[in-house]
Amino acid sequence: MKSTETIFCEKLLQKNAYRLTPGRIALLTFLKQSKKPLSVQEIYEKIHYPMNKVTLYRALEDFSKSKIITKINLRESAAYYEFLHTDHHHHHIICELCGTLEDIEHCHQVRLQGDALLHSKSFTRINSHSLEFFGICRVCSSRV
Amino acid sequence: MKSTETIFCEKLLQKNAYRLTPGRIALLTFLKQSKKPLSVQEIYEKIHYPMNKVTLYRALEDFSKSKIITKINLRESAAYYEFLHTDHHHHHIICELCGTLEDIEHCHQVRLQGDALLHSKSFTRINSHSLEFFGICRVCSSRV
DNA sequence: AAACTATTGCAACAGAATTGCGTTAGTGAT
DNA sequence: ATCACTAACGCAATTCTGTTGCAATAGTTT
Repeated sequence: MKSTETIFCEKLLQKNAYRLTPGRIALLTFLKQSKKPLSVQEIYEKIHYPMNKVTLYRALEDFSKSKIITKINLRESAAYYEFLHTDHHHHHIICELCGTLEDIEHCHQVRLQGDALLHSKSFTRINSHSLEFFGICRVCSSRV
Repeated sequence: MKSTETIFCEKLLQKNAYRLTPGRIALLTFLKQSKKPLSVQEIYEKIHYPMNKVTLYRALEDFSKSKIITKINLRESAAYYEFLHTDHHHHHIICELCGTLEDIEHCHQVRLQGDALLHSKSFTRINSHSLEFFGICRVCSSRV
């Protein structure tokens, strides 16, 4: 029995001209349901449908290019991936001690990018931005 | 004959309890003079004083920890390093087509971080942030 | 000049990501 | 259904980025 999530992801794949393979359906559904960005290693270990790592890398790259998901840099050695909920642009705050990650909603995206473009000399367009905050979470700060 | 830049960098090294080795002096001077962030590979190829890559990595890590320089993520596989001019916090805008990079001055750092902290549920402190914009530069947009 | 130890270079290693290539399996047309 | 086309796959090998152990070298302080 297919979940609503899965059906949604299948449609999304089709809309982007991808084939409905078990792996890609499972991957996208998995990413969509995740509450936080995941590394390839984490996906590889936790996804129910077993996937080869090369396949995983290729699918993730494809999805990123189609802007179904996004790749983020968390000052870590590996990249993280996150499903792109269309109505839900946000940033991240990461604890420098324990790595806890929280979403920061409430991004003045238009203003932020507009401002930057205004101050730029040689750019005509801004398509996206990434903004990450680094600090100390409550748990860690009470452990000092 | 020593340049003013070099003397400045020597003092900076001493202030941070580093030894004045030819490599570290050359590295810091080189980074200070660069107009843009550099990858380890770029430094390795362009620096006049020849340095072993391991030595380079170790020095860069040391300097980052001392906050003499900073490490940035540009959605590339490799990290970039930039001299930290104390009075000059800024962001970057990168062209998605040709890779051209420009600094974006004028960061409302206090407001940006204050705002984020306000919207966070489980963080007590923000120490830093990174903000990069991605778009299309004038040259590339006229080439379409 | 001696002692202390930060810094260096070599070699080996580790982890992340990519590439080539032959095979498998969705998909759209017949 | 069946066929043809090619996206997607899995394996092996490779590249790229960065790290670690260790012995040798060279700043620095006394």
